[in-house]
Amino acid sequence: MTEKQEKIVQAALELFAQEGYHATSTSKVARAAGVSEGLIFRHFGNKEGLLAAIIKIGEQRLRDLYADIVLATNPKEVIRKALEMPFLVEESDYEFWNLQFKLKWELPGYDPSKMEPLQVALTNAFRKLDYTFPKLEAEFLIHALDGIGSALLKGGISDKSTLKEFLLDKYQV
Amino acid sequence: MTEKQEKIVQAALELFAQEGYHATSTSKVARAAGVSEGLIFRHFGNKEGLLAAIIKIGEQRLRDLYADIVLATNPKEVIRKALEMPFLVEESDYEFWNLQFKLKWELPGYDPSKMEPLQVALTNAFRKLDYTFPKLEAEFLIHALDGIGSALLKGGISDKSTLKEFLLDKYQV
Amino acid sequence: MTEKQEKIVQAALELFAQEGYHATSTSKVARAAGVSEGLIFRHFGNKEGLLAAIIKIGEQRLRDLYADIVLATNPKEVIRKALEMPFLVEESDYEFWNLQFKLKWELPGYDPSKMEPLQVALTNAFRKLDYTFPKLEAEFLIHALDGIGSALLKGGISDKSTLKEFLLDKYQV
Amino acid sequence: MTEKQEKIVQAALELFAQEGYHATSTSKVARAAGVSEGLIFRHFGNKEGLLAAIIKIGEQRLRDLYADIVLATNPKEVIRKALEMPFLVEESDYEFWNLQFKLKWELPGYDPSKMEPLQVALTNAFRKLDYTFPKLEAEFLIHALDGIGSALLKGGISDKSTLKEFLLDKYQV
DNA sequence: AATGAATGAGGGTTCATTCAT
DNA sequence: AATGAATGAACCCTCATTCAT
Repeated sequence: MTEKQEKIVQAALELFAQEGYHATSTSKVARAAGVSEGLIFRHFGNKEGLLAAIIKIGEQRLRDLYADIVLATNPKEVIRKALEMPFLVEESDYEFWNLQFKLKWELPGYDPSKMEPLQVALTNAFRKLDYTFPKLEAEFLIHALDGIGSALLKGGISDKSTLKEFLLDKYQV
Repeated sequence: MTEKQEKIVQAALELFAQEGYHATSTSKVARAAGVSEGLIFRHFGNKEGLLAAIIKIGEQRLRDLYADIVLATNPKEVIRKALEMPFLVEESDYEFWNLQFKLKWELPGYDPSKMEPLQVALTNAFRKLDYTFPKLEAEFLIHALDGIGSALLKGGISDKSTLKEFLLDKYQV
Repeated sequence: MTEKQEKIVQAALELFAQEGYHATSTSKVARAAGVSEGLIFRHFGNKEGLLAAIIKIGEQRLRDLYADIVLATNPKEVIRKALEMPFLVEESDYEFWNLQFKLKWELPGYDPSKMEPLQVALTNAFRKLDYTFPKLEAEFLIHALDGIGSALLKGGISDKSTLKEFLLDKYQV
Repeated sequence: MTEKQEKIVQAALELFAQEGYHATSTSKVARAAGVSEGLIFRHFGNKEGLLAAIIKIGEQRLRDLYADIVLATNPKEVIRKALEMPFLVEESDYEFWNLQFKLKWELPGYDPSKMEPLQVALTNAFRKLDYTFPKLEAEFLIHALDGIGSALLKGGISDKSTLKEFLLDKYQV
């Protein structure tokens, strides 16, 4: 990626996150990136291509977040890390993740089981800890984490650390 | 609301739900409603006014859903009803709720503590049942339900009834 | 056709004729027609639709020109009228016919045997006059008329009436 | 002309012939020629310069076609060769000539009496053969040949050799 | 000579909105 | 209340052209 390509992606990321994909015009992206509008199309083909590039980045970042969890050996550690995940995201990254959640609703056919590796890891962890329904426990937890992440980004959680501690305690990890 | 007004709202509801607010043009709404485009503006002022009307309906429907929960006296019943709520939504209504979730992300400054009555009711229920941190339990559960509702709408939950039974069992209600 | 629709078609006709279809922008058409650019698309769908409307007019005008020839009973009259046809076109209509010739080359798959009724009429006329190869005579004449029309429009014929008299004399009609 | 220059001209020739000058972008030409877009401008200045180069080639080719006719001594031979000319063009060259006809209509102020040498030769031939109006005969024949060539390129002539024989017979050459 | 990133103007088209009827 | 013609701004995108390398 050249320097200008990076700038375009960065600007698009911010604008798509703030206003949504459809509500953001390519001309606004170009202006924000300090670049001619045509360049967007030279590098990404069309607006959707730019979006695709951004989504790819998002998927990579998600995989990075998971990696640490999935690779843990101790079942309690797996669960603890999963619980901590939403709280580890720095506020400077909220915009980025906000976009990912936005896109999940704005795009048709998005989010096809990206969570699966996490699902598997959590199921195994719950099984090792002799939970009666490890698969369902994992499923529930993932949904809960999704809801928490969502609320975090929308500013619906005032006391983050208290909630986190409560969760770690609740799951005894 | 006159008959044509209803038709407009209904058409907008469907289209906004399917394609998103920004991606839906007023002309498409008019066509789907079998109405002239100008009429939309006569009745709702502008496109945002039409959206506002739809949001209002959504809020009313949400209150209706809550009412049954909030008014319950038995704490276990409160929790049970809360847990059942996402699963009670009929598939024919998915489109409607899909739109509500969509809007939460598409609009700036949306979702201002609509959940509060539910939060209060759940906190009280958990307190009556002697949970150590009733407020946090309520908060967690609400986020979890949000996540479950989200997954339900996106088709990410294959076996609804099993998950529901698991939850009722988990919370012993 | 409303008044503005007429204006659009008229302006497009002139511009397409002068500069060619591809070289004429819809904005130029709109400006020349004294109309907003959007109106073109409301009425004709897209630029090609506008072209189609113009082509339709051209085909009608061509049929009108033929009608007089085809309906003649006397074979000599048929041939005479065919020969006179290119010379009957008024100079104020040159622009219109210029466009028709232009389009024949600019558009793929244009001009599919529009000349057939004329071909039939001329063949019959030559047959009645005992020409040895009436069909080939007709074919040749049509091509010649096409070439003459083309030259007429491009300004390649200085003395129209002399050429016309020569032709009438040559075919003895 | 360097090898790359040739490639550009060749690619432009094909594309201009197939889709027209205005409808062909320089980027498409570059791609088809396997050359960077910038090189076109290095060599030909601008798009019009590329066109000019192509036109020049066309004019040379036309002169070549004429040469054989004009240099003939026997008047019958002149006429015969003129009549044969359109039929001598190989189908593999149709694309090239198609472009020439296209350009005649697409460009303003094109075709300034390129036919003159042929006109002179034919006039002389008809005069030698004691035609009453040799100049008009020549003019008519040239227009007819133009029409025939046009039809040939547009695929409007099914039986070429029959038409040719008919013409040779008609002019008794 | 040759590339390919970069540009700015303009392309066709869609949009939300207004207005006369 | 209801229509549909009409608008002008903005949309995404393509264009011919330039320039540093």
